[in-house]
Order: sequence, then structure tokens, then C-alpha cells
Amino acid sequence: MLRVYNSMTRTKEQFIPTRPGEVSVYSCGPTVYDEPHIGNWRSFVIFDVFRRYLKHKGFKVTFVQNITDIDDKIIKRANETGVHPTTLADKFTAIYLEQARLLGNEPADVHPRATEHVGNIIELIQCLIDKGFAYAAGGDVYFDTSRFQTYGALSGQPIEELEAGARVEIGEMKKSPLDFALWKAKKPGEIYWDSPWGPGRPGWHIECSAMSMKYLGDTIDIHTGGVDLKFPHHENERAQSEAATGKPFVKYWLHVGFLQIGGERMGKSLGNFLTLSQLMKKYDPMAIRFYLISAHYRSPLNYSEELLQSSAAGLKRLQNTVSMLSHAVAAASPGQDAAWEALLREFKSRFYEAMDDDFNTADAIAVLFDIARAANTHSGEMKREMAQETLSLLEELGEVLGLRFLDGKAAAEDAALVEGLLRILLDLREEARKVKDWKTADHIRDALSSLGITIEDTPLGPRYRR
RNA sequence: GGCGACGUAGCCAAGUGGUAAGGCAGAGGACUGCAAAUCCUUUAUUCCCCGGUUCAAAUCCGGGCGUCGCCUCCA
Repeated sequence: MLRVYNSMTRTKEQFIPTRPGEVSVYSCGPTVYDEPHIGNWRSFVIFDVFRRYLKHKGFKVTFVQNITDIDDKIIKRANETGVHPTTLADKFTAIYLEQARLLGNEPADVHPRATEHVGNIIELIQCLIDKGFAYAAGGDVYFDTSRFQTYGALSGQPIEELEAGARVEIGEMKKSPLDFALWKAKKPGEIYWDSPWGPGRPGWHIECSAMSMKYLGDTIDIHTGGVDLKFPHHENERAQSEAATGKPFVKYWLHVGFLQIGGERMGKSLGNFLTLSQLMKKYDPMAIRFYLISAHYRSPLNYSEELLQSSAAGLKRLQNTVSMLSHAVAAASPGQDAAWEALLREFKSRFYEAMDDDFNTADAIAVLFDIARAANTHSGEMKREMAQETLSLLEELGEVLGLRFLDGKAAAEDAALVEGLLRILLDLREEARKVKDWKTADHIRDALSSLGITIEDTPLGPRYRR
């Protein structure tokens, strides 16, 4: 029984999708004006874990993540660098998708782009105007927040408080500071689309409303984003969607906490950010993923080099166990163990209990380490089927979190060749060891070591790992 | 000013009424030809502080201190 923390009600609730067995998820994706930093990646990885777990629970999940490919920042960056906004957006969209893949995120079922849905957006804006929730002013169109009764409910803010903090840009023609742009009139030299209100482009918030409606319908089960999106972005989305359809927009709002560095939020504007490309020079993307899910998603997560190293070491420990088990599957004698199977079932249910509790990845990871410890303890008497079942369980649970414990880099063919060659060397070394020819034995080991291959002498015979 | 999150060992981090998970780092031991990996033991009588409720609190209530965030583009 999955329970999730709903930001709207500020309580953990039992998760019951609108349609039994099916879950619709909308995740706010990147604005593609630059490479995401690892704070952004924290959210994107967590969204992927949500989705993976829902799938493993047996739900048919439809996962939509937008790509914001037109907005102020893109226009600004395009002007600065002298490239067309579309070229810039395409470049960083490709980088986003590639890095997501490296981190082990599955592609969304749909990655809709704002510029490909301008027609849907215009329709939605027109609908809001027709219903009296929006008004055109000087080529812009604004949402009239005073017409939407429960504005502020998601952020838990009284209207007066929000008003006090609101700001009006010069040149804006809002009736109230809280009103926000649905359509922005074209400025000289800017990219534009034609609309009933003149040439211009969509505001940021409206694209999510239009695209979630198109792909997931009027009411979606889960909407995710970073906590910073709660206000104003999600508040505004909610107002637009519910004003247009008269139906609830989202059943469960899930918000991911910040990645902090040096005691403050990692952010582009603060200049204290690190990108995935920077970290990948030193760390495996899997280690980075492991680090990003090492704390509960709603807690702040600290970044430091030391923490990343700590995560990398922890993942290595799990990988060593998987390596040991693979070896046992190949080399150990056949055999089952009822007590061991019972233990595995217990681990499995503990893992799922942790994930059922609002996706408690930190607790779930602890179970992985418990499995590793138990398997390592019994590595001496590990029988083939025991090893196989343990391996399968670790792979299954790793799959839920998007973690791979085996190095997937080497192609299958290469792997077979390397395996054969190493077998020969290991055999030679064993012969040398039998006659206590340590010089030869150590030479082989050292030479392989310099190629990054470690030999280990185990009760089941020698094995190697990279 | 309004709203919210957080404060658990050297570092990170679970745990929301029943007597402190897990990881990293450190120390000691075992295993080993030497290693590597692994295992065992060890590191918080105590969970920011002070009161209160309770047979029982890290967990609930009140007060205080500290850190971070949102209220403006932002995962």
C-alpha cells in the first residue's frame, strides 16, 4: 500500500489513482537554455524513481515530461551567443536526453515541447478568456487571479500575503500584481507566433496546463517538480487548468527538496552549481545517481566531494557482492537453501515497505546493503541456485531504483573475448602458484592490475573484476 | 512580515510513542604466500536546548536557539 506526501494537503495519503491500475504522471522538465546542474538532476532522477516504482507496483504508468524550449532565458541566451533560439533549444534538448540516459533515467512516454503545442496553448487561452478568467491587454494576455476562488491554496498563502510580495515588471498591464502572463506580446527582434491577440509567445505556466491536458486529460494523478516550482508555477498551472475545465487538476502534488552546496541552495543564479559533465570526469554516472537518491527526496541533500566519494564507495561494495554472486553462479555447486530463500523474501518485503512509505529510497538502500552483508557472510557456502536467486533479487531491486550493479560498458563480444583471455592467464597463474612460483604469479597479477583488472583468490578459485 | 522544511555518531542518513537502521571514514582482530575482497568487534546510555504529557518520547505538546528555502526566473 503506497503512501505519498501530498504538498496540497501537507499530509501523507494513501495513493489511489483516479482510474484503477493506471497512473498519469506529469513532471516539469528542463528549460533547455543550458546544461542542467546536478541540483536539477536530483529532481529528474527522483521523478524517474517514482515512475519506476509505480510500474513495479503493477500500475500502467503514463509519464509525460515537458521540454520548455521557448522562454525568456532561451531568448536571452540566444541573443548573447548569436544563435537562433531553436538551434539553442535543440542543442540542449539533445544534451538533456543524453545525460538522462547516462544517469539511468528512462525516456518519458512523451517529451512534449512547448513550441510544438502553440496551437493547443492558444486554444486554452481563448477558453480562459471566453470563461472570463483571462483578459487581453496591450498584446499580452493575463490570467485574472481574482476570479479564481482558491488561488494560493497550494502554496498555503493568503492572497494578501502573496500580493504584498508580488512585483510588476515595467511595461506590464496587469490588473493585479498577482495576475500572470498567459501570452506575451512580441518584442522587436523576438521569435513569435501569430495569435488572436497579435504576434507573441506563450507564457511559461500555460504550456504545462495545455500539454498535460492534451496527453493526460483534465485530471492527472501525480504532478511533480522541485519545491521552488510550488509557487508560482504550480499554483498558476492549477488555476489555469481548473478554471478551464472546472475539474480538479492534480490528485497528488509531489515536490522534491533542494540540493545544497556550502549550506545554500545550488542554483544557476548563485553560480554555485556543478554539471553532470563536470562530475563525470571523476565519477561514474551510476555513483552520481546513487548519491542523488541516498537521502529521502523531500529532505535537503548536501553536496560535497566527500559525499560523492562516500556514495561511490558504497556502490562499489554492492558491485563487489554482485560480482561475487555472478562468480558463484558460474563456479559453485548446485544447491538450494530454504532458510536463505526465506531471508531473501524478508529482504524483499522490507525493501518494498520502505518504498511504499513515500518512496523512502534511503531506507530501501539500507536493505540492499543488508542483502550484500548477508550474501558476503555466506559467500563461502554459496550454492549456485542460492547465488542466482540473490543475484536476481539484487537486480530486481536495483532496477526499481534505476541502479545497475554490473559494468555495462564492455560490449558483449568484447566481454567474451576478454573472459577467454583472462581465463588463460588465470590458469597459468594457478599453475605457477601450485609450484610456488610466486614471481610468475605476481607478475601476472601485477600486469593485469596495471590494466585495471584485479585478481582475487577465493575458495572457489580465482576470479577477476575491473 | 507571511508560509514551509530541517537540526540524530568524525561525515552522510533512516527511524514519528516501546527503549537508536544503513553507508562512508577510523581502530582492533580473522582469513591470505603477500594482497585484494570479505567477515567479526568497536565508534551516539542518546537523538539542538528547556519545560510538559505518558508506565514509556528522538518520536506528542509548549517555549527557545540555529540552519536552509519559498513569497521574483529557478528542479
